[in-house]
Amino acid sequence: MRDLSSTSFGILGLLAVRPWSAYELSKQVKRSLAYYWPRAERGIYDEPKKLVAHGLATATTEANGDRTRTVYTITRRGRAALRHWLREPSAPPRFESEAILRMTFAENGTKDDLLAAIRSVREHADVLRTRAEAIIRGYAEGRGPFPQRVHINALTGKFNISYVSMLERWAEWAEELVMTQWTDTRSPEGFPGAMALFGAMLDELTASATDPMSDRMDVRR
Amino acid sequence: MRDLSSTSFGILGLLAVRPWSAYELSKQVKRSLAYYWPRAERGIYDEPKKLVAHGLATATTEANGDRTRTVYTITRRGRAALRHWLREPSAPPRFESEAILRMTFAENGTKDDLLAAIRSVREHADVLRTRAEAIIRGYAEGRGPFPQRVHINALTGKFNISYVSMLERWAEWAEELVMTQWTDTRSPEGFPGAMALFGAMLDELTASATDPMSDRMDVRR
DNA sequence: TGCAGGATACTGCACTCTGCAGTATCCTGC
DNA sequence: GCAGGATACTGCAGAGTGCAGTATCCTGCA
Repeated sequence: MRDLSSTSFGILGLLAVRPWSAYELSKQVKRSLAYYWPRAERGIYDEPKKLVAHGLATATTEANGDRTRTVYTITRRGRAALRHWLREPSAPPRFESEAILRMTFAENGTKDDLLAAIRSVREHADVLRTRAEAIIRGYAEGRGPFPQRVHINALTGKFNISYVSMLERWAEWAEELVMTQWTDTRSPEGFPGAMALFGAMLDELTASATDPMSDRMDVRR
Repeated sequence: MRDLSSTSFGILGLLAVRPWSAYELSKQVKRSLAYYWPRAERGIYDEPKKLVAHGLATATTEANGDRTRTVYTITRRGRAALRHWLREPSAPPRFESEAILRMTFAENGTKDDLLAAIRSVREHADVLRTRAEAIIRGYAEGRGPFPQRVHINALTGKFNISYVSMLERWAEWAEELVMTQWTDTRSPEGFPGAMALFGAMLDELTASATDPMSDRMDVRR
């Protein structure tokens, strides 16, 4: 049982919603879980097999002409294992961005290199926003798949928007700042406003820590 | 040269700032890069060796009693390779959170399981906030290490705050919502406000897309 | 009727990275 | 004199990725 990963339980969670084939699972992971649990298609194909080996799912092979497809269904033991997993503590969140890594070493490159890195963050966020918007629009108009899960999707949907908006806002801010105020990447003289910014950030940090209202997340912004 | 990863170039970027030992590098990665390029200590020890093998760094072994430490220094070829890497396109950002994955399958568990997952996100964000605050305070008060990099650190520092604040705000919002409005995890009847939330999210999305001012990132707030 | 192109349905392989355990020395304070 | 934390690493099993490769099925169009 110890060779089941969080990814395995993610797949098990999808199987708790309905039966899926591995191909469908890989698409569904990309469509919905990818915002906070991104996994390559390749890995998804191995997971249901592990679940079957542990008795948490069963596989049924359907003939479709010369081609077969294997559909996986959760078992009673699978539901129990999922319930148990939900009680366990979670590893901390993790974010990675090659573009921001490159930005960190911008002093070794040109202003254009830096702007390209910042823009790539925004472009990626825009793609995610478009996808999220389509799904949220569907639910808002009552056309969402899995209407029985709408209460949970409201929480994850809100997270997805928060995440994407954060990336967009930061990237817009950084792009404009670099475009209008930076003359040189090499030294702080190329951007004289830097120290003032640290002061403002500190104010921001202490303000949100002491004044709870400034930090509230409204439904509308 | 193709067996150098982005992590290798991240280490090379640090070596462009000053020489470090592998131990120091692993601490520095945790202290500063971890917000957007988290890597296990284990891996950091292998990277400078690869850089030396490619002629991008040199190693000097210092005796310190019975124990030796190896200090790595960037070479001219190393600086050229870093410059070249900065011009390359970046992989998209990536976020993962086991807690939010668990939240996605909350229908299979209790309200307490769900609240624990949401709280763990906030607790992690609080730890990150405290660390970021110390570093930002240092720079704001002119005590930061690497004052020659203050202009770049303003950009990364602002990102770190945005990221941490996003996690905190979302987690606070979700925690309060679940605590005060959810009665049951199993079905949408346990949270009647779900559909209204989707409507609000859609408004939010279209508002920020059409009204550029609502999306600006102020220095304060 | 034929054929292109996209969707479906996977597998093999090399490689990166992680987490854990293990080894050992140095230094500071009590 | 000794505990405990910091310094300084290495080995290994396993998770996950990215790419290439192999096929079949289905739809639209010429």
